[in-house]
Amino acid sequence: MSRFLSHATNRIDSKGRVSVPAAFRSALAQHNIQELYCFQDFVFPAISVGGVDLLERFERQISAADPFSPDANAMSLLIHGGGVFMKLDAEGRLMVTDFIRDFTGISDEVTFVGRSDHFQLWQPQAFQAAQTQAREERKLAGKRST
Amino acid sequence: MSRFLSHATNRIDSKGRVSVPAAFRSALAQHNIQELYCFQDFVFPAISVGGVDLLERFERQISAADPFSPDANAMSLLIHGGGVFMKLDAEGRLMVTDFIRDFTGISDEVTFVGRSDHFQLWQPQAFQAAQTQAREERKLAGKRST
DNA sequence: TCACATCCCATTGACGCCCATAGGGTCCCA
DNA sequence: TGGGACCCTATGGGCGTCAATGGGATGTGA
Repeated sequence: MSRFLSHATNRIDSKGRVSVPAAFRSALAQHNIQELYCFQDFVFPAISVGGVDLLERFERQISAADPFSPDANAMSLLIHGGGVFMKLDAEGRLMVTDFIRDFTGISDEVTFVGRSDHFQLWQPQAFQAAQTQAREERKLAGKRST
Repeated sequence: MSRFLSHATNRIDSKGRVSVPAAFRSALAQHNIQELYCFQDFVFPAISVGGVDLLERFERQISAADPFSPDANAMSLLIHGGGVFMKLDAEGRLMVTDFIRDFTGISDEVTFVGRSDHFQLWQPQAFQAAQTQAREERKLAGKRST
């Protein structure tokens, strides 16, 4: 198994660090992920975190198209310009940089959200709101299809 | 590894210098890049910076096309006529010349943006805007295809 | 000779590496 | 089955190093 599942909220300490939940850390270890590729999600105000393979998947997508096209240029702007490598400290914490704060609105608490093959960093209220909205939309979709 | 990744904004000092982020400097070192080749991006109001191999790649691209075509001609005009060589000082800073300022609109701060095999210099707000727009376009494209 | 670029050195604030502690849960054994 | 030892997670903080920045001094070309 070892998917990224469920969510948890941890607080940021005075130095701007936050502990990654143990469950996520062990999932990272099982996937042999040492260096974290983090990028600004395309849809939500959240940072997605995964291994280098995540980045490589995007890069394949780019090189499949014409690498000199404006489209590829824009895509690279997002995944390269909007992405960082990070690594955890010895205690399994990561620095919440301005790169993360500015994009997510995170200030003193982080909600970690499992997304199967990666996980995300959310501002707690933003996650609640997005989840509620997703539930509503599914309800509507259910009514339509059933 | 050792790609140019992420973005960071640094201040230009009174002498017109700006520090290249340490991550980018170490990437340059790993690629054995001493002399920086800089040219104006084809799509965005940004200066692209890389090694000579970057220039050579464009030259291959040109010679792959018909060398006498308008396209190859225009491309040569940009990469040869619009390119300069620069080098960093001992502290890893570069001079922000008028060549850079005029094309990007940079005045007192520079946003460095990683683009995998090279990086770019942006005026901070222009980068924010371009990234936001690229994300919007991706969102729309996603909705269409799903 | 003056403007500007380059070389060198100083400062400070941020970040990485290390160790410490509390609280909660678990396991073991009497 | 209750108590206690133990472990592990989350969190706090000290300290050294290095990056980012500022500025003086020296070199060089117009």
